[in-house]
Amino acid sequence: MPELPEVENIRRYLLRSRIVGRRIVKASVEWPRMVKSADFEGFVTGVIGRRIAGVDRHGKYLSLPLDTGWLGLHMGMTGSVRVAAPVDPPERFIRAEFRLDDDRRIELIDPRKWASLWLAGDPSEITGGLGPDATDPAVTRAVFTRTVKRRTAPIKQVLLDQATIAGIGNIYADEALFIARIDPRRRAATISEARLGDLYEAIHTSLNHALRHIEEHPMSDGRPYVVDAYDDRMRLPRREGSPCPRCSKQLRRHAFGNRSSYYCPGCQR
DNA sequence: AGTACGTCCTGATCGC
DNA sequence: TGCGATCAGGACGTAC
Repeated sequence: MPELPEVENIRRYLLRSRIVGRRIVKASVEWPRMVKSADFEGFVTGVIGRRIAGVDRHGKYLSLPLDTGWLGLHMGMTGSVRVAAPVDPPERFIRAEFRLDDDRRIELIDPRKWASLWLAGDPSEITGGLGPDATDPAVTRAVFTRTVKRRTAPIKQVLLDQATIAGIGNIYADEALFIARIDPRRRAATISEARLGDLYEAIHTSLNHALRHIEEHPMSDGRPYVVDAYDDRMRLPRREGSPCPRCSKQLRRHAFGNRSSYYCPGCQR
């Protein structure tokens, strides 16, 4: 579910909700496995009493600097966040909850229980393994091209590799490859610099389009709407056999391990 | 290092 | 309509 644009909108939602400056007075985690940092007890007791000092994002990860330490959040496949007022009834699938000193609650909602939580002494414990964020201005077209050119794996795999560039997931990888007319199975190193330049632009096009779309279509309570892959803002239908919106050939599905890629065999080369 | 696969979970959708 | 199979936007661990 949440890739870079979705997580960035969660970040903006948390800032709008004015959680910065609030203190966590109570914490509960229904599913202990979600806590990835050292010990579970240490997580729960460690976040209590901490004041939230900010909301940062790197790739698909949120890091909340606290007065001491950092609270890390990752949404997994189906995670989302809500800042609930005292009168708001609890949602279904709340897996963790942080009560604030103004009686609101930050709820981590995740049907599939794949979200992750950290309490870290240093942010590198949360995001240390990641490459630069896909929207980092330091990732210029030249840097992108040079980085990708070194890789022999299929380009789709390289885009999904968070240690190379962070924030691109399955949907936006497929979208960008479609826009740039590149076959997801193509080995990265065999793609010309010019076409990698097109891909760089396509990544920014699809991420920026999504960022704006999500911001302009909030849910009624102000949360970022969880856009689904079949939303009409997507250029590429995620269905095998659907006509390509550009050349009307039938789209194909290709499985890389356990992830599906959809692409057009006619205009993606 | 790269690649391939299984694993963690639950819900929605598909095909018969 | 019912029911089992398959699929789902993520990431990590293990084995080759």
